[in-house]
Amino acid sequence: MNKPVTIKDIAKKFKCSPSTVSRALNNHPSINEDTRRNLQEYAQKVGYQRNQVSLSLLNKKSANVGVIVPTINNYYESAIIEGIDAVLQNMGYTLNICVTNEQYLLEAEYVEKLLSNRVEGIFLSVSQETYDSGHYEHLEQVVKRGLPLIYIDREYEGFATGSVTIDDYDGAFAAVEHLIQTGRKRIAHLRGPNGMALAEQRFRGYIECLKKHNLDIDESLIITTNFKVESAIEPTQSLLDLPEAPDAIFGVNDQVAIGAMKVIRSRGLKVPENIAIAGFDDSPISAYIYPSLTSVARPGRRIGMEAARIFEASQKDTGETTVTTLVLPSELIIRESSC
Amino acid sequence: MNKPVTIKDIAKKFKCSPSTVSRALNNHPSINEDTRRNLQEYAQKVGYQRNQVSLSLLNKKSANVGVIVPTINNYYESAIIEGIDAVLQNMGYTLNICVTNEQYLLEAEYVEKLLSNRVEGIFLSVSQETYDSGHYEHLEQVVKRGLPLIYIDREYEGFATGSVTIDDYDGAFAAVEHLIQTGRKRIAHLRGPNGMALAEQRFRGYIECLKKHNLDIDESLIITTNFKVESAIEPTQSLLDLPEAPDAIFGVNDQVAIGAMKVIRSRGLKVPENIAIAGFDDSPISAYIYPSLTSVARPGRRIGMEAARIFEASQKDTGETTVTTLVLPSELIIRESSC
DNA sequence: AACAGGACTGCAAACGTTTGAAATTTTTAG
DNA sequence: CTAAAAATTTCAAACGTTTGCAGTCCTGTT
Repeated sequence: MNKPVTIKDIAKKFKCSPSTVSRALNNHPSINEDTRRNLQEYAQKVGYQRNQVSLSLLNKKSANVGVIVPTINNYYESAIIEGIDAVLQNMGYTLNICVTNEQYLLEAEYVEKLLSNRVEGIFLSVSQETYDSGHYEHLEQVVKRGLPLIYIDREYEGFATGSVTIDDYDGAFAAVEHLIQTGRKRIAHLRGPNGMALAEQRFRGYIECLKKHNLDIDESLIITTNFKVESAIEPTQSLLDLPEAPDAIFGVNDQVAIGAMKVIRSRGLKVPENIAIAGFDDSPISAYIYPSLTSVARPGRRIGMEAARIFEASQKDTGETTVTTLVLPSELIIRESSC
Repeated sequence: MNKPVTIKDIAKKFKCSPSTVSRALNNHPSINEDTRRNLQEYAQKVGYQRNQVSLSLLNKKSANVGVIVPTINNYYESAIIEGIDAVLQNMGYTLNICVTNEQYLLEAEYVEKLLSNRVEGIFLSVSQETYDSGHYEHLEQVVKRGLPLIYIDREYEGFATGSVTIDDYDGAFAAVEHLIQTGRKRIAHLRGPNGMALAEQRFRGYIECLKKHNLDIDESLIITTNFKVESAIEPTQSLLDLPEAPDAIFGVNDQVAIGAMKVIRSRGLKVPENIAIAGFDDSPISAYIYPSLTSVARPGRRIGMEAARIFEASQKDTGETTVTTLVLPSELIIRESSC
């Protein structure tokens, strides 16, 4: 209920002008020592708090940045956010978080809202539906405003000030190559949804690695899942029912790999003796399940930090618009499930 | 670089006053049909975007709420945030996320910043250091401003408009009772840091349950950890080295329980045959590790949603300041590690 | 005594929008 | 054709802060 104290209130109390109060509180040199002390003490006493909103209006700077992600309740995404925060927090920026749930409409709405809030930059992980829809006008707007638009993890080739991703292709390639090097010959892939960039790249990594090692590509060993544990159950069962079952499974992520592992073990088969497993994400789970899961690690926190640094840089060099594209290496973490 | 188009710009172009433009864009009834259509079309064409900052200044409403949490990169916390977002997003609010890393100083700073940003409410999970320091002036400020302050998960008895927590005592009690009912008699507790509310309550639940069932409280079976997997390693080893080892271990959270499980298995002992294990959090891990982990589930998403609803309610009834305190039930999920 | 200079303070405009009241234009009725 | 009514538009203030410029007052110098 208490209206916040304003500079004007203080000025009235002291029978001086708002300018004087403002300068006093900002330690402007041309203010009398006594005046300044008195005003500062009084402001302190009544709990004066500078109104950032009016300042934002005046300076056309809000000290806010937008972060738009498909989901937040997930180790990898939240690590990215934490990384962004770690860098930007001591530069005084506040993070405006928007969760799209993979919906294009929400993504577009959020961009509007953030622009309307006059954020100074937008970090975006493109939602699946946006890829599907092919609509990118909302992103074009951001760039037209001259605002930094930085893709985190899920990028789009256009409108960017920068992007920080990892090489999904490489990561998948490494995982599959590892399975081959440990002697597996019939390697199945529980892949992600069609059309999704990340899923396609991992799929490509899988395919190319098989080709490189002159292994047959058997369509019956490639089944689509939706990243969730349950979506791996049925596919894995059909894999095991094949006349010639696979001797290894590469899951598009850890959840799927874990789902596969569950089915395998429930059939009395052993991991990795009968079938080796590898996943993707190195989620905290993977080190602790039994057998522990070989997985490709994605440096979420670092992605966030690097993205924030690109933003930081974009604030400095006014003028040039350089596009910084960073592809961070993924790292294959070898554990029990593939040895 | 492109300066955003303002209402004034449009007014100049159309040789009319800003008022007219404003009303046209807001579909004010007293605007001529043609004028309105023309203005709206033009605004659309040049990509006019209402400046929310100036509106905030005018209305003293920012459509922002602050969310202050100790950490975000964690299943439970991010579920809470997701819950808040789910409710507030279609009311048009933007979440300003602040991560304190359990530091009192950051927490206080963030409160200042959010107040300065004129958020309309603050959701807070109190940081550990703040409990330790005993400083709550920053929270007092929030309430003095007449802003809703809603505790999520970690509360403090004071200054609140509301709080949504779970009953840690109850959850711990239920877990320990379950262990007792399955025949265990020497139940160890890997507890959390001293002084931390959540840790203390779980500890109390453990103690009281033992008392209720007339079991001895053996100080040597109670060891402090810091929630991390590694912090459970050494304590578990010393538990196993006791002349009379425990037949069950209740971990303050899943991480600790998993750490304990690792040590036990590495010694060739079996879970749950030799030693039963129970954790707390029902993190996504717990269902998938082997053996799967008995754990107390905390409804993170629901906490967030309920908190958001309390905020929503506080916006409606102007006047009365009722304090809504909600304690959500935790739920014991029984899995293999304790059967 | 006059004046330069320094020390301090106030004025007014600006940021972009909304809104009650006043002013203008158009329409209607007599 | 005029006056009143209706329709439409403009004025001006407000939100809280900063800042270049102008103003005031005092001190010291010649």
